[in-house]
Amino acid sequence: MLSERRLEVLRAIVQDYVGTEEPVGSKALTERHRLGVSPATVRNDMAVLEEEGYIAQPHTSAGRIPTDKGYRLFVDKLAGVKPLSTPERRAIQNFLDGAVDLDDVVGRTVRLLAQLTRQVAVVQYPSLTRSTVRHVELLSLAPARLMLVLITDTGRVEQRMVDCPAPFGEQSLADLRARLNGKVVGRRFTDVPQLVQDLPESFDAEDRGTVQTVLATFLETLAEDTEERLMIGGTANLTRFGHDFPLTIRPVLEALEEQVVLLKLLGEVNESGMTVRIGHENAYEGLNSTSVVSVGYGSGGETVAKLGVVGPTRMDYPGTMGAVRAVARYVGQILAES
Amino acid sequence: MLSERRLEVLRAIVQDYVGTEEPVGSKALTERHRLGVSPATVRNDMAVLEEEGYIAQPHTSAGRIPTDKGYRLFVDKLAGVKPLSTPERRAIQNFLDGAVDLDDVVGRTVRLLAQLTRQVAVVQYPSLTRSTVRHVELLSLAPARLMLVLITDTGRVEQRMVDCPAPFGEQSLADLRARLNGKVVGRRFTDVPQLVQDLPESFDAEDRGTVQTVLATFLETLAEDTEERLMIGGTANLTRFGHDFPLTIRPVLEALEEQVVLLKLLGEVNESGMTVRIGHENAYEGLNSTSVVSVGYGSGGETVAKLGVVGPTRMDYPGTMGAVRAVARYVGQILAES
DNA sequence: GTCTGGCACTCGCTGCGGGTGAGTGCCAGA
DNA sequence: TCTGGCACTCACCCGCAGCGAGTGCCAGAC
Repeated sequence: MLSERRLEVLRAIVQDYVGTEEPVGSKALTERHRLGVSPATVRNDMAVLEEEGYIAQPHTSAGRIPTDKGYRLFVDKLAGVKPLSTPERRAIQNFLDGAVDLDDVVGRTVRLLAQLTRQVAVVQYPSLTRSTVRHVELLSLAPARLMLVLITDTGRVEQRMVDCPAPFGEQSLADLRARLNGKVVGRRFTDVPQLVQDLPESFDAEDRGTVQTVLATFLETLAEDTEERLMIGGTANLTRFGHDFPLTIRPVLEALEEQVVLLKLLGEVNESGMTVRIGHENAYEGLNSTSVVSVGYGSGGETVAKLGVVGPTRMDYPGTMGAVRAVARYVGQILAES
Repeated sequence: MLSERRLEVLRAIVQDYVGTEEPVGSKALTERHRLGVSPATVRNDMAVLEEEGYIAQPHTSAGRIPTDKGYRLFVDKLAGVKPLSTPERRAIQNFLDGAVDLDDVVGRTVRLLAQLTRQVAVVQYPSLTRSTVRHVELLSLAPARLMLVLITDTGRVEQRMVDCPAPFGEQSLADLRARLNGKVVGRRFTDVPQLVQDLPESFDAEDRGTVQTVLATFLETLAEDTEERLMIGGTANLTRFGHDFPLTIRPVLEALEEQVVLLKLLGEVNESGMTVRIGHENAYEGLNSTSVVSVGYGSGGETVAKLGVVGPTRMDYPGTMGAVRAVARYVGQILAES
């Protein structure tokens, strides 16, 4: 176990390095922080910290920089979450309150988060798995062609074409629409399959095939669309990354275009509380020199989706975590209201 | 007017510079191209080309690089559009044929274009102005709350909430739905306003307010949604930009996040044929060191939206133009089929 | 007139060498 | 256990010379 002062030294190193982007030496440390000891002592502490793997030197005679392990300790033990200032909070709320629909909420959130943290922001659309059905609409486009529109309580709308095995009358269509809605409106996606199970039986033989086709498409939409969508923003902030540019930034840009990677990234987030993945803790190789701060959001205690930011491991963790948490909270509120 | 050979020299310079990214000198030129003249002659030609502003030297004793004006001449007079190879065409078609809905078409297009050109791709969603109404659906969510769903012939679906001034019965709703659809289905957006003008008059006084509110929202949706959406991809290709990285790339990333800027960019595209904007020809300052190749696409001779790529001015114009044109053509086909 | 070969010149790039300074490790003493 | 001192390392910053690709100009050939 590291002594109190050594932890303090680590904290100072992290803070200075995050601020200056340059390896920090013992002398500079004692000058900028009131550690109450001499540079020589700090040097000894640094030697220990290096031995334990919390810091490293780029070259033999240079200052130290924190390792992933060092940041981990910093985040876990040394840093709190820095709450936002009141004006900042107010600004968030005002900005998000202006949103007109779900796309707009997500779009505003992503811009807000990117701006506050000066990093790349990733926001997941509210997941459908926890959602309930608000309405299902069926339209006849041609005698044997229907359009199915699903509307969820989170304001999302999904549509699918359905090619029917046989022509389907207006009357049957209205009938199916009414019965289907009667069964599923207000119910959770996960409960829907068993609720509609015996619906085809109550139709005439000639329509039964079509009803089954429609139901199949409907269930497929529910299932497929659990595949969540994302919005990202603030990629211009990647330019603040570091000196050795193209090499670091390229895999990050590639990762950001791979929705699958990002979803997996967010998917690993704890249900409760914030998750910080530092450097090599990220499963995806391209993100090995980045940290990801993410958190779930939702209304009324339930997590409906996640959001977060991606930035260099050398980031202001307390500030970033504060911004991420605050934004998640307000987005949850907005969703609850609408 | 420049002599034939001088044009040939310019073409050679552009081709070499695009290939090597390095200023090209007279000797290297004569070695790589069969110009039939000596380096000294080429030097004289280069002096003239420089005088006229088609090429420039970065330093006094270095090779020449094309200027924006030089690229312009190259594109206008010297370069054709390089058609894609048959396997490439087949690959495009196969890839796009797998799309299941509009989002998927646009998503695949953007990825395809980015991959083919190795540049940043921008694809605009099919515009609503040229679209026709396929169906309008009205749902009752609460006694005085409706949801309006608009479905277009391009497969787009838009929804809006409508808060009614007074409760609206199921019968009236069905009535409105039927009459509204009767009037607008198959019609162009631009024609809709006058078609529904006198609709409220045919309703009872008590419902008239609601009908007017619904129509207002409907027209608003048509108008607002002409505001087009975009999808971009291939941003990782920005890393191939050049040596002086962060400075060049940052404004480009910023521009790419500004939908407004991009829309304006594409908006300037000629109705017919391909547009190439080189360097400073781009109105937006951040894109001064990029070129934009864009073209409209659509089905049956009508342009419903635009797509293009953004890359360094030093790009392979014939190849890029070929890819952009080919992709636009196939997307048009896909849209026409569905 | 036009093209060519020759020649002197420019100037960015590379590599070498020394000086500087921040930073380190170690050690003896408080 | 902390501190001050000391020798050492090594990245970084010049300044300098040599190299070479490239240029402009000019006299002569076709």
